[in-house]
Amino acid sequence: MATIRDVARAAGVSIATVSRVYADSPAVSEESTRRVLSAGARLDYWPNAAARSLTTSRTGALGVLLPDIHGEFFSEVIRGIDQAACTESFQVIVSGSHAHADALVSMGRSLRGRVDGLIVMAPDEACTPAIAQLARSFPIVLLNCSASCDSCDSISIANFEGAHTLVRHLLSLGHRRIAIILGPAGNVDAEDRRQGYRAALREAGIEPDSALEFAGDFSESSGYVAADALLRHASGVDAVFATNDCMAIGLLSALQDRGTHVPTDVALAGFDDIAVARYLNPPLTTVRVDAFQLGQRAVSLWLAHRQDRSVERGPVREVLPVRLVVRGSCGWRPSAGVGKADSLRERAVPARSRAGVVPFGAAGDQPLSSGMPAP
Amino acid sequence: MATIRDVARAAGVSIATVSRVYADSPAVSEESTRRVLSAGARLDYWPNAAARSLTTSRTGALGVLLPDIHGEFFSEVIRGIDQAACTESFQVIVSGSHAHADALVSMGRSLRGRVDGLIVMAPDEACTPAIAQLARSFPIVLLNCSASCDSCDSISIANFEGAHTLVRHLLSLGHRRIAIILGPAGNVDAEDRRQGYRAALREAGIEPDSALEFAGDFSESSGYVAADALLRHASGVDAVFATNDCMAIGLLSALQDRGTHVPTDVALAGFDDIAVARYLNPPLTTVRVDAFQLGQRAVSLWLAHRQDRSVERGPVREVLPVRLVVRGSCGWRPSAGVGKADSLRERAVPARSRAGVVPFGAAGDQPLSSGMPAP
DNA sequence: TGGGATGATGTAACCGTTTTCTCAGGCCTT
DNA sequence: AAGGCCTGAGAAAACGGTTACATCATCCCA
Repeated sequence: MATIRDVARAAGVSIATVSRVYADSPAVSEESTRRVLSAGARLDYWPNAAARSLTTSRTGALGVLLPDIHGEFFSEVIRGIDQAACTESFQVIVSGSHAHADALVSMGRSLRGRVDGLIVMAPDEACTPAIAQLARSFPIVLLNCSASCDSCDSISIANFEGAHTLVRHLLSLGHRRIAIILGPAGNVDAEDRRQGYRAALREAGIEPDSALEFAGDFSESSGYVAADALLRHASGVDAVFATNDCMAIGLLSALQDRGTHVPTDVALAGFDDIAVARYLNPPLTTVRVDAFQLGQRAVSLWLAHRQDRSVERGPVREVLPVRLVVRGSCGWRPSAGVGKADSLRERAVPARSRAGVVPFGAAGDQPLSSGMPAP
Repeated sequence: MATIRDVARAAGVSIATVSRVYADSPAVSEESTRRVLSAGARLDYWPNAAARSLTTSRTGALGVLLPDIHGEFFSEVIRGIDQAACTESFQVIVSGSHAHADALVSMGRSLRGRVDGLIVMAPDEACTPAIAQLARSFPIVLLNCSASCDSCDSISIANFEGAHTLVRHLLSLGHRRIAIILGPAGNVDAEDRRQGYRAALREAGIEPDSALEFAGDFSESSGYVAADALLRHASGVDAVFATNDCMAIGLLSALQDRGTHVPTDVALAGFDDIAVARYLNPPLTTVRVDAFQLGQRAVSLWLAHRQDRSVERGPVREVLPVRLVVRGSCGWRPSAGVGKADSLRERAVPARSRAGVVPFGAAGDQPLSSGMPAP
């Protein structure tokens, strides 16, 4: 592999000149530039990234630490990050499966000199100290983290508002005894959604009943299992809010296995709006989270952060709005008569589906929060 | 940030000793090791990756170049790669959206000194020269590429066999006039699937009819659009093979919009077995591709390649087996009476679903190819 | 007791860049 | 014509590690 010296020799200039040409520095004559580029092309030369970042102490790369890159939610987050990073000529180093704090710290460590900063997603509260540790070495943006470190910007999902709006919608349809399938203990998303659920009930004059709160862990099978407890303990349940779509799917299957019909016997709603949701039978009412945008915004935040690192200011905390997506599983029906073809068209033409997902300008069509940085 | 010199000073040793301790070199006394590690911990030191890779000319990172990281297929590939790389202590640098050859080359360039090698996925034939160019700088494993470069190992999907088996299955159900929705022009997966389709027809004594081959581009909307042409041009079609699941979904929606019932009016099958497939109504018969394993195997191949780089040998070409997944959309029904609960349980319990996907030991349950390296 | 083997450690060159000086030469000003 | 100022280019010092080689005890055995 050709080095800067080979090119300098071939072009009859010094290495400094070659360096300047490849760094787009000014003050290189046209003649020199031409000769350097031609020699470089001939030798298939390109500056070595490691050497470059050693002197500049910039790497042009961004690390992404995720708990587990399973499922489409993460894939969309990564896509958003990659897209945003790419337009700023940043490379993305992804690493999944950082369930526990130790892995987080050791990963951050081995990224020293390899990235300029980190986007960290660790929804488990137990990771808070690990994140504080990492923040001493890197500028970090927290993605959907429980931790709120003073030196980190963060972006998260409007979990509370989403759950709150969803439950209010269920209430508006006349449901009173509304159960919830919880997420994993210690997961901040899950907890916020529960709080939104409770708040909506209280506002409707209903005291939350812990007997209606069933365990779950965001997996499809935990939703399936919850059905038994649900049917056994609380026969009078009108509606169920599964705190994510996977569990809603498991629950739906279990209910159908047991001859319970959705939505006539019991209404069902989820959270996330994964791709499958609209294809279920009945299609699932849920809350849409724009994972792609979440990733994009995280990068924007990070770029902004590093720009004005000198400027003294508190951490920026951004909340990504979500929106209610009303479909058949909660028993809602349009008052005006609408043909079957319309609802099917939503599924068929991607370009139109975004607008069509919330049918007929239903109440949930507005963003739930502004998406602006909060103090 | 502390450097090796800071630690050496604090521990009262030379930088060589510190280096040796962090590189797990032998021949460092216990006493020195203890003092170095303690000083290192106190100063929060960790070797700088850029500096290290500059001297060793190893980076401990693996680049992954993908055409577009949209959808769950890619997310699974990345997960497989990350998982396999992680167990070998390799970092993964992902980059998506390399639709055209130029982007591929310039990306590879900027990865100089940043990765030890590349896993490249570029199903478009036009990228072949770009790949050859990259292969001069890096050890590369090709993922599902049309290009077959002499110095690259490659792994791909058994597209031909999958399509062949699927179409044979359709034939065995009595379908004779079987249409196909093609993929994008120049896409090697799409082309191989078409060849498998044609071969199966010929073996059954049916001459492939180009009037039954409809354009498509792997997108849901192109499947939707294909329905019109299909219904107009070829009223006597028994069955349709959409060369991926997305198009099958679009097609299914369009057919339902037009009052055509699947599978009674026309049978339908896809390819890929994306997560949505089993939740469609009717559930989609398709060919399962294990994207996770595809990613894992690519890394294994790459690791093996770099181990015996000195050894002279031809390129390894591995083909990942696929398998037929029979569901309701092609009109197949079990001869024995089976209750509804069974088919629903497949959907509900993930742990069982793998075994349950091919119901009742149907013909397609065996792998279609051995997965061993071919000469 | 001397000398070679052994084992722990230190010295210094090197990896491939960037960047700060320094310098030469040409041009403008006075 | 002399001095000051630009402009382009080169020399050399980092950057933070690794590692070949040198050094120096120590120990063992002849």
